[in-house]
Amino acid sequence: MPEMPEVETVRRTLRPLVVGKTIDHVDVWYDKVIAGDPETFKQTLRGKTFTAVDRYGKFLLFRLGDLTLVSHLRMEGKYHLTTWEAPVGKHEHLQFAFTDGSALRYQDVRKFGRLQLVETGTEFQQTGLKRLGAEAGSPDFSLEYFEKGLKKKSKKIKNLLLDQTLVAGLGNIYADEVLWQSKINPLTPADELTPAQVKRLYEAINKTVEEATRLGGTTVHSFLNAAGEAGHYQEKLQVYGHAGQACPRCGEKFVKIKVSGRGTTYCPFCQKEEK
DNA sequence: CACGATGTTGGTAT
DNA sequence: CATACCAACATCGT
Repeated sequence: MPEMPEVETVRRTLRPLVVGKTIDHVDVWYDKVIAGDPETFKQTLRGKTFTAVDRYGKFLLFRLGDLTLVSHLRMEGKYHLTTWEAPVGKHEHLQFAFTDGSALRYQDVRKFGRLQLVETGTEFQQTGLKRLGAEAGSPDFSLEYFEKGLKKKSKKIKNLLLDQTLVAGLGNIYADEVLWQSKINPLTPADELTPAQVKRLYEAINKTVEEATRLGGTTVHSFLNAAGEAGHYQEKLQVYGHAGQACPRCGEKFVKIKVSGRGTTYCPFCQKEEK
């Protein structure tokens, strides 16, 4: 489940593998991974060279000069470098075959991930990128911005953290972690958080994203970076995946509930409703 | 064997 | 507009 620290880790490991490489051709083995017409996608990319790999929130942005390839890994999308002729695995859906004989492949067990080709400069209008809020840990994500945004929303804080509109980058794992760290009940309406809670949550978000990125992300199911390596933040998780175990802070047992359909683990003692 | 849970975004409904 | 809900999928556990 690549959240922002995982996607950033992918970006860092991917960049040296693809920047400077020229596409000879693209093979698509599962059309639906392409948003738009797969034939156009293949034709347009022929002869193009990867110039950079950027990221915003959980979106990867492969730059090819005037073109930008927007890629979202969703649940289980992965990239790795191989060769044109390597046997095509069951879950490999596409490859960029480079002129030097190597190939970048996209693999996705769940087939939820998507790739979309857009003109560079339009990516923040045309794709899911346009609704994204400030990135966790970025200069745009100031305490003031966060406070003001929370005041305008009545939805449950857990849902708001997940919907990417106020703060981009958190998924289900980090959302549960930061709410536990800041002692906030996941069901609390965003506009009812106290100033002290807001400050704790803000600091927890920045600290967690920074540390998780530094440790190469979290591998709980299957996350691997573009070099095939697992992350290490799973060793730091205090809440996610710990339902039924004792809260390290107070000893109460963590419980797991559904919040708008999403599994949510929290401590019923430390994270009581209201302040 | 059938069914529910998993998790992210986007489309649709209210 | 804001919020809620479900679909898109494959795999695993009950």
